[in-house]
Amino acid sequence: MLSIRRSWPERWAILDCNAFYSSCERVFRPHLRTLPVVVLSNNDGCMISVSPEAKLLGLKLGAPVHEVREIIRKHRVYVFSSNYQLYGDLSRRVMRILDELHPDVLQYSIDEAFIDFSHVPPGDEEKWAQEVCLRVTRETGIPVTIGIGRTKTIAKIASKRAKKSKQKAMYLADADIEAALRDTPVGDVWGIGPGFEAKLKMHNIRTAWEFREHPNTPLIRALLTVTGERLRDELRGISCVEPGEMAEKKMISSTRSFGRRVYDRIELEEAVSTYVGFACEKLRAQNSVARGISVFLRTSAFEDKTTYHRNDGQIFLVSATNDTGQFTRAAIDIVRALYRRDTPYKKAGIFIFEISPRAGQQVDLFQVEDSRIAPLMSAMDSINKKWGRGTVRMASCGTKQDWRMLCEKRSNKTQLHWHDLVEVRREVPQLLGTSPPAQNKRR
DNA sequence: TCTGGGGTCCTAGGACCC
DNA sequence: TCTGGGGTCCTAGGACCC
Repeated sequence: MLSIRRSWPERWAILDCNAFYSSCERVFRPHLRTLPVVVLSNNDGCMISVSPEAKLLGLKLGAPVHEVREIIRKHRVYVFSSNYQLYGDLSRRVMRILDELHPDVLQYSIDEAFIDFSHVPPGDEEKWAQEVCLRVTRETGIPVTIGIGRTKTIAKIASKRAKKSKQKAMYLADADIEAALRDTPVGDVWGIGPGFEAKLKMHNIRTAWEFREHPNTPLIRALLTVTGERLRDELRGISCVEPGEMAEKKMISSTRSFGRRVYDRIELEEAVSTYVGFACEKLRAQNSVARGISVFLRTSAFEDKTTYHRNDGQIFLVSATNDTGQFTRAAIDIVRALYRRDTPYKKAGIFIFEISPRAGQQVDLFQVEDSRIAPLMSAMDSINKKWGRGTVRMASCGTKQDWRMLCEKRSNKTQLHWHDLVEVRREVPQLLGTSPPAQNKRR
């Protein structure tokens, strides 16, 4: 009898780095591997990464760090300011390994990627996933978890459950779905945030299973819009969430809180010019140009609501560009229009929008493009790439910049220099149970 | 005293046009 | 007292994600 070649069911895997930023800090300090570690947001405000050991002490992701100073002191939690250059470097390494292992990898965020697992022989899902985990951890020092399921939403649930039960990989096969979803609060479903969860609870929908089995489509649509309908389909095994392929950004922003109150207009201009520099660099990195820029200034959102002040303005350039100079001039004009004396500004930001590809750019008849700009910008970008962000910048960014945010506990490690690179060979014997290599070679 | 930053998508409602 | 209807486009705001 002829064997019929079956097409295997669609399956998605999500690889997730565990407590990514904390793990990155640990790569350079192996002795922290079993100790509580947290990483703070910009301005050392909130905890944006909490290691499992720190979670056990009651530290929660997103909570303001000043509320938990006592716990941190008492339990000697290691605290780091965020170091995005380091995290970006390690993220690229993780993604590179995935690309080598699998043909269809879609990076979803700095620490996550979806992998099309449809080609994996049925029954081998967890074995394959464990091998991926092992290789990533061995070569980067970052612990990772993989969840697999018929849809991306189910894979996400699998990954959450894997972490909970301290497994490296978990496949939620159709036969296991009901039990798993009954055990999953609806708010734990990817795409159901606190707002949606509250609405669902009002209608007695508490678990992922109750949500999946809910027959009243118009109700789901009324409560959660078309997004909710799609999520319910995903839980039913019907794929409808596209994990965006890291497409070109439609908007690029750069916003920061200041390290202190800022009253001075010139300082605001410096800050905003600096943010424009960051955003234009990103714009050029994705080979785009843009036409719109908006700027906002605001006071602290946590003080008396009656004194809270925010305003913003926008300008459209005559033609799309990625010239930091043009955007900076526009941004400064906006700051001058918005500025109010005696106002304790705490945060400012800029948005660049109406982004389009640089190739196929509309040329303006009346504006002769200065041919020196493009080489200047690319020289600036390569210098800053080599020597660090902001090494070369517009004069309007200022030199003192003492409005800048706080980051007192920034780890200085980056992977820009050979002597900072991680030694990973030492880990090999322990993981694989083989004899140690002859020498510890730096990667 | 101290409370992040950078994105995307969807919808309702207003403006405008014919 | 009565005062069109349908379509499109834009924007603000709300929701979510990491």
